[in-house]
Amino acid sequence: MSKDRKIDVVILGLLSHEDLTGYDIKKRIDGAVSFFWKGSFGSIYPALRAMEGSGLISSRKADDTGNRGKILYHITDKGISELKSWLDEEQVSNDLKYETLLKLYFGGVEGPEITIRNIEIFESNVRGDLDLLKIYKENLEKQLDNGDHVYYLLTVMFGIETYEAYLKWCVKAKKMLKK
Amino acid sequence: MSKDRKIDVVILGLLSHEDLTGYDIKKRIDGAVSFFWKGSFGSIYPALRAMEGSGLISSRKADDTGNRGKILYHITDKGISELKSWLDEEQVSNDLKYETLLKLYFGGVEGPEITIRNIEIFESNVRGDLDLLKIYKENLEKQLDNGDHVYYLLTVMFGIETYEAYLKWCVKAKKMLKK
DNA sequence: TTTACAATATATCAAATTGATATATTAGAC
DNA sequence: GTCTAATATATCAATTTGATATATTGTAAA
Repeated sequence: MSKDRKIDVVILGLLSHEDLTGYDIKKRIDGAVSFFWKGSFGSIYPALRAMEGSGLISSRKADDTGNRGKILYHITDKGISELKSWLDEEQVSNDLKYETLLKLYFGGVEGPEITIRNIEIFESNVRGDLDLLKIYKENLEKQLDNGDHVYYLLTVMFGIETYEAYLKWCVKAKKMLKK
Repeated sequence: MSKDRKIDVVILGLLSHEDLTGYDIKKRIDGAVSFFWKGSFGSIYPALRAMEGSGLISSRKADDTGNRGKILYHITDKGISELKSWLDEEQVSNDLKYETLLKLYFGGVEGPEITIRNIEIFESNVRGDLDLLKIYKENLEKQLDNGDHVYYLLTVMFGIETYEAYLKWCVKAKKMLKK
């Protein structure tokens, strides 16, 4: 049982590239990763302590620091195998909660005007995110010599493909509701 | 402070169409709704009690029942206004967690073979879901006289559009990883 | 007819997660 | 030299999940 804590593999994955503090991990998750995963301090810090306890990661005080209690985490061999065995598992759960679609599904309670407005809010958010994704894509394509960047690029391409599908749907949906 | 409990609006939305038991609500969520929202008994039953306490819904014992403790819930006027004010709110949070993309992002730890296999697992799941969505779509199009069905249809069309984008991406992604 | 199984129905719990808040340090701007 | 934003760790109540427990009801087969 127990391997319910998904944040563990996010942390292990990030630490497999470089040593990081809890704060660094949060920043990484809030960056490009945020398009397909999220995580809060309230889950990160307890997970770091637990994983150090079970030997998946180790910690040291950052030496560039004065009085600050900055703690750098490092993945252990045990952590690497844990990460690999998660990658090898066939079972995945993609957990999607679209509040936008929930509002759409119950749109009949208010009627088409409010629903159209809600679609337009979604559309405008998607446009903004899509611009961001395209910038990420350009930057990644410039430095494909780094072996990991193909994988990063593929997640960005996934985002672009789906966000463009969202926009196509927005046009159709508004059209349907207007007649 | 409160109103963090998103399950409330799901329940209110479902009850705005018909009276339901907690078990019925779970079944509805596990049906067509599951493509964009999820909910467990552990959140539904406590929410029902809380919302009855705050007057958003009322309950009665089902009269078709013998000894069984079947409880039917009904939305109140207060519940309807609560639902409408949520629909009116501009703020939405679409919370997407794709374990598939997480595995992809960290794919460099294992290499292209495992990653391609993981994409293929995703692809096959998506194909299955897409078939289901297309059946939903056909059924809904046959009975568009029901005013709510346009909204249901739009969520299904959203699913179809995005799932087809997923499949397009799968092809591209596998091609990129194979060379 | 009865027996057995699947579906119906409510309820609860530990563990995970969120989102907010608290506290303190440090780097850089002005 | 002072002030502010960013860095950094930590904790908490509330929410949610996923699992499990318990009991009833409908129905298919024996």
